[in-house]
Amino acid sequence: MDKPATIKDIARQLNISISTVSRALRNTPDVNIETRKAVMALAEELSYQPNKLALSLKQKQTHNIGVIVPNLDYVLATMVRGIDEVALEAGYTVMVCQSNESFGREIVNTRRLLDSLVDGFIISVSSETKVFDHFKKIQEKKMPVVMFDRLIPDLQAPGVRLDNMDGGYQATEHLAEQGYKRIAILAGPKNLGISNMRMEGYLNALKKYRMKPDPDLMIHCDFNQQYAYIATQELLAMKKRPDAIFTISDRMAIGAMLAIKEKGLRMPQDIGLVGFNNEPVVSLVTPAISSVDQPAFDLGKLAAKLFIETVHNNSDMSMVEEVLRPKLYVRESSLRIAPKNGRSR
Amino acid sequence: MDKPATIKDIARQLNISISTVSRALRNTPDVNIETRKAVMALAEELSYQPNKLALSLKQKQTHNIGVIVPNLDYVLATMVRGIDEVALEAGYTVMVCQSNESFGREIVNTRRLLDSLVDGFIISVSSETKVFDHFKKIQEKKMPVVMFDRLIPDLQAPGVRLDNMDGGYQATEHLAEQGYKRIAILAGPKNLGISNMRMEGYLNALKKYRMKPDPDLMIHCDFNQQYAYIATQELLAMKKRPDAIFTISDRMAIGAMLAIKEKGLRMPQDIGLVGFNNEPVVSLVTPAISSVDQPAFDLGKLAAKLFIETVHNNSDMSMVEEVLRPKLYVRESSLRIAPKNGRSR
DNA sequence: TGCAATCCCGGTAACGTTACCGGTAACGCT
DNA sequence: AGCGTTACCGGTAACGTTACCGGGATTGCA
Repeated sequence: MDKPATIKDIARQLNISISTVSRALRNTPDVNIETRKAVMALAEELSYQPNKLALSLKQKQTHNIGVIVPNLDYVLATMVRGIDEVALEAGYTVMVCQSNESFGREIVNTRRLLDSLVDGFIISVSSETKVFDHFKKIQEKKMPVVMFDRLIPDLQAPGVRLDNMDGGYQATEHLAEQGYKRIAILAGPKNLGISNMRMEGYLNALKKYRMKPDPDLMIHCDFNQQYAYIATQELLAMKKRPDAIFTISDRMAIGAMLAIKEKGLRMPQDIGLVGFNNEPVVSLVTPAISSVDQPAFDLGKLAAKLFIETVHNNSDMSMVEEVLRPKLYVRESSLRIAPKNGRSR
Repeated sequence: MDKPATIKDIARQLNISISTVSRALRNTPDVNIETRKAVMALAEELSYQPNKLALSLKQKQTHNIGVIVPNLDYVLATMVRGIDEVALEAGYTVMVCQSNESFGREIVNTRRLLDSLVDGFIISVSSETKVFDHFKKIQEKKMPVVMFDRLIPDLQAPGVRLDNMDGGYQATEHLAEQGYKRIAILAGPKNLGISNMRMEGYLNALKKYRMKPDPDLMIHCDFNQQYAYIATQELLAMKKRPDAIFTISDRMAIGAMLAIKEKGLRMPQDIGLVGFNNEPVVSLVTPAISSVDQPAFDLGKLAAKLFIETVHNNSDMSMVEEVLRPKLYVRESSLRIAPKNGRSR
């Protein structure tokens, strides 16, 4: 009653061999129906639970997935929920590790999980990470890796991402259509792919609307509210200040909003603002901030599905790159002209 | 080069026994300095990583902690970060599972992790859970369990929690001191301990300020924004409507705020509002909402420390209950009288 | 020189499980 | 009677690791 029961215990009590017990429990054909019943009954009675460790050791797979994320903010937590959903269904358990946007922490976490704890990884890279040796090490061990949200071009692995370029395009196009003439962008660190893609969309939209990109209006700053606040202050202090700002994240949009309010400028009249992620907060502030929504939950699910597929088919899916479409939600912060059809939520 | 190296490989290449290799790798005294060096060198060269599975199987512990949370909102994600911090330091890896506030999901997750995947649990229970058999099963296996945030009185296990009564008291006292006379409370489901404690603090404060509790002003509703919105609408439709509302969470405070604004009432003049959790959002909305802050990160760290202690000392800490103090942050939504000393942030 | 202590090492069992091989009995068929 | 087939079961090795026991060789001391 103290130690958990094993197949040995069952075998001993039933006076049969452990091999037979093992077979009986696994529904292999070569076992008498009576003995099987007896085994099953006793297993139930002893509340036998197969030892996952022994199993994993034997067949060299753990049925665990290592998920590494830079943090657990709204968007990523939602994605993780999506991953969890699919993984559980497929018989996998996920191990979530936060790198806290720290390169060192990311390496430690990876090493940890690599120690025969997981069968593979689903990864969203930290913004600090510029070298990917620790991820390549995973692939050397022939472990499947799926990237999500923030992809790594250098890494030969499948990935799921948002069409960030389209998102940047939608946001900027909307601002242009609303009559804004000097549209600034608050982007993230230069090594961050998602940031660069969104900026590319921004540039494309400018081109389409025949606006000349102005380097002074394209700011790179850290991915948080505080830096966006400062950057916005500087933008607004220019002699030819921008009349609209597109920020690469909602956190940054909030920072920008605070700076704008402090300066006494009104949205959307004096200045337009569009964020990215569509976190719940943006519809609660005044004025409500327009934002590009990403299907985070679905993105997580897709990543997990891709992982499962890679494991099952054991095929090379390294060239697969699923792209999901974002959708702009227009709110007061950028709406100067009455919309053709109603939206927001 | 394909399969990961084992101590067998090292032993074979060095023409010594696996026992010696094992000893050398583990710094046990009984091994020649030369052989040790050789072993270490070869281990390095083959990039040998000890197989955690085999180790766990052998010594019957995994050095994993199962963390079960109802969701990953701001507060819980912060707590998990705290747990992670301490656990990593102590050589443990955490497995986070979300129950999505679902009883069934909680059971599934627990069973999963129970299958010899973890050494014990750090748990915050789902709001749906009313029966705790699945947690008692853990204890039957002699596994350590630490509860955090939402405790279970029925369970003989150590826990870390907020002084929710004090939090409720602080919030209500503040409203009373601001001159509000009819203070309502939006509480959570009746089976949720943290909600009841906060309400008790509310009642204590009322008593202290000689205000009679009015059942019509004490609403139980589900833990989210939508229900709080509806409940607030009903409150405001009363003939003798409340002039202040204390909500048990910030989500609910947001819901209440929307209903208040819609009704055309002003905060803090017409009605006062205080939330709970001090999520970033409350300082961003207009007016900024007063809220009771909880030291979520510290609370998580403390929970993990308690866990580690339980494992190491192997002593019965089931009666330990650490209580952390909350702190009210006063903002515009409830500030009618100039404060004696500056605060907010 | 003899004996014990010390240093270092190897063999084996065990953790719980499954894969593989082999074996026994019963049966049916020619 | 002899043979092959089927149905069922047991023994053993193996996954990678450590704990334990039992050595042999070398050293120290009397």
